[in-house]
Amino acid sequence: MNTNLKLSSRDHAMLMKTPFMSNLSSASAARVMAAMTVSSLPARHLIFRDGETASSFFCVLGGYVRLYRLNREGREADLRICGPGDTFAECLLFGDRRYRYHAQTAESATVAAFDLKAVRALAEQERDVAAALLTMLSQHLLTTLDCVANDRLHTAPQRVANYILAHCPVDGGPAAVRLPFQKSLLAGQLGLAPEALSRAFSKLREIGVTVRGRIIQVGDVQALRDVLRT
Amino acid sequence: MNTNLKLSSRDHAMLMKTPFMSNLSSASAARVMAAMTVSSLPARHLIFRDGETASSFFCVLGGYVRLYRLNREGREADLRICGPGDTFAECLLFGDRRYRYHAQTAESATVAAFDLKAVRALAEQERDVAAALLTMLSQHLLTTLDCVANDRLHTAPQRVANYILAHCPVDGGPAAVRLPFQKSLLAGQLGLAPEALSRAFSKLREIGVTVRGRIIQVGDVQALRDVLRT
DNA sequence: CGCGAACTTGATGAAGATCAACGACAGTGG
DNA sequence: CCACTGTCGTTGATCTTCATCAAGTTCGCG
Repeated sequence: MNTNLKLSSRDHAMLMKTPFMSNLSSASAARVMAAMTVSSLPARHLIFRDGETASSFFCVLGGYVRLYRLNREGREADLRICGPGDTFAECLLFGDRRYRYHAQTAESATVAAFDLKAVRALAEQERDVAAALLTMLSQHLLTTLDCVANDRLHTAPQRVANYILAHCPVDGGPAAVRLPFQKSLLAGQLGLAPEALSRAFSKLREIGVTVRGRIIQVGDVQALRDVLRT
Repeated sequence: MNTNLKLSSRDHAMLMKTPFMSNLSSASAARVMAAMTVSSLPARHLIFRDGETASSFFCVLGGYVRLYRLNREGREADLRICGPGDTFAECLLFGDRRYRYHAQTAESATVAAFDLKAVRALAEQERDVAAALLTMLSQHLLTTLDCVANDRLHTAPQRVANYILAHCPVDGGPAAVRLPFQKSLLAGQLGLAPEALSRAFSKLREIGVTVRGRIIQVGDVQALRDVLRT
């Protein structure tokens, strides 16, 4: 682990684009950053464990972080994949004192850690900090509800179609999406085993979706949308 | 629908026990209540629809409300069952302007509706309102994450065991739990079809769980806990 | 007592997890 | 430049779990 007090300009730019930081006044932003450290972590690095006492919440500046929980048998289930700009464990600012899942870098990643106590104190003082947190938590809650709904009402090909559509720039006709990470990560994010994701892609081939490596080519976006109606 | 400007003392007491209201100063509480109306709704009453423009968020004072989303084919999936004290659609205070799911009373229910704009304005002024909302959203987010984890890691009997344990006063030995609502509602909350819930209960009978009506008798709570290890 | 809704039980099918084998590919070291 | 190796992804076979459909049965209530 490599902790820098001095941010790279790239990391600094990413930090400022974060939903959390971008809505703060410059004064508040400075105070938040004083309670923050940035780390460069190798791939597969465990950031914290389920049940550990929490001291920080986090924001991803680069790379991807996997949040997951374990079965008693040791089977893992992903709860969320966090990419650049995403915040995690922020629900611990108010309420619980323990992490509720494991967090591990998927690939090498850059992560900002914010001291919980300091930011909590700041949120109680500064309206804009509280407002930024409220917006973030609301957004996060909606995303998580979408996840539950997706799990409960969609089949594997539908979940994949959903994902592609959400990451597709175009409304109709042909399009292409580049996966930002390995397929096994995507499988976890969608609540599927890697094999199931693979089979879902094969099924979508019938309606003009071709996959080579991380590139997904879609012949007709409207056809994908129709998959959700089946 | 029956809207009262005057609260029954029973409803008033419940309102004050709400996680949202109970953390407010009396001044803030009064201002929040000025932006609130309370309704008594019959069973199966649709409170709002998925996609409707949102004007209020809600707090259940009595009875149960079901939040669910529809498939394109019309199949329903429950996202959450809200009981007395639970708040819903509060994530719309910041961010989206549209409801993201349907809300329907399960049985006859009493529900408080808070004007979104008014409470948003209040949250920007009053620290204690913002703090109460932050606590509520954090808690709600954790619960929803638990739901995802439960869906992804546990089988039907394990989900039921989990539910019983969470509602069981005792740590070991025999215990009893009374379901606060119909089994079909519990099935939805656990992401199961009613038949699957029924079968899960039969399977738990092997380890000393007996069900009669809404009463669940547990022979040995520790045995239930062991189900989660299987 | 009788009616309807809720619940249970059985039979069947679909979806996806798991296990195993194989192919593609990148990086490594000769 | 080429085998060697390990990771990732695909494909096939099988098994588990659960949804669905179809009867029954029980329960609550007028």
